[in-house]
Amino acid sequence: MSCETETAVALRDAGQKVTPQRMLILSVVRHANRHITATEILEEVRRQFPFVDASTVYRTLGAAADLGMLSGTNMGAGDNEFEWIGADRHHHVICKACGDVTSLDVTYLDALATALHDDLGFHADIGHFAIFGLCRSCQPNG
Amino acid sequence: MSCETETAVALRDAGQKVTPQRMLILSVVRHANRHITATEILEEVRRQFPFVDASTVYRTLGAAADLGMLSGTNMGAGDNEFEWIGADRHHHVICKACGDVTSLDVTYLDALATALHDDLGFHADIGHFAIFGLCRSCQPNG
DNA sequence: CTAGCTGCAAAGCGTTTGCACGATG
DNA sequence: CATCGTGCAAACGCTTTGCAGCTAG
Repeated sequence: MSCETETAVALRDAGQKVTPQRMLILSVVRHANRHITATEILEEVRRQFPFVDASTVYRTLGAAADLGMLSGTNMGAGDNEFEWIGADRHHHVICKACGDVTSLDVTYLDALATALHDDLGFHADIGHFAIFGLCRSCQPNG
Repeated sequence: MSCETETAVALRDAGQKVTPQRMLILSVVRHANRHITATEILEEVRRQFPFVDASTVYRTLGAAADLGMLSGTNMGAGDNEFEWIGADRHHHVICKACGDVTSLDVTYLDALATALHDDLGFHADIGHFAIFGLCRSCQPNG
């Protein structure tokens, strides 16, 4: 089953209609393989179909997030960021000085999630996390 | 030395002027003892001095953040959130279903910070963190 | 007195909403 | 054929900026 078919089926199963716009929007997020802002999605979508409206993108992203097909975060910038759910979950370590982004394996946060669950009964939604700080090269002393 | 004097001195030291507006704005953040949004700050400030402008609040918050007097985050809502630096650092656990916010001791993330430092040489800026998920009461099965 | 902070007003940006048309199922 | 998604346009909320006047140092 191709990516596109999977997406279509997921929409159908959720009782939503499959439209070219939605397929395109979701395809962009899916194949970005990284966090991508709503604005970036809009630009990419318009590169292929210039008539697609921003409201359609936002509505589709919202709907897909509700369905759990993708997740939205806010990494500190103005825009909301979205990412396809599936495959390898990971986190991001972002240097505030040079802007370098490093991927971080989920295992780093597994212990935290477990502790939260055991202590508070809280089910942490650790789909992806953004951790800010200073990378090795940007630290004052080394 | 009172809170206000400390704040005034910090401003002076940074070569900035001490104005009633700034003192009030910073006082609001300081005594909130929690994350507080720019909009909340504006409302609180205006409760005392209705003529204070939003731009003054934003400019002051930006300047104070640059000075390291307070820190800004984005917890996922639209507004930026600010918090006085000092006192007890903590994190927030936020239920996506009921919106309940629980404070979390820093120790929960100490291990993570240590691992990041040892493995990547990355100095994580874990001033305060927002973790989203489902609280005990809002989970499907219990 | 001079630098820079303030209020005002307007613009900017991302996002949301109302509406009538058009496509999907 | 009925529903729901779409484009359009306008509105919205938060934030930023230009400007003239005022205030702190």
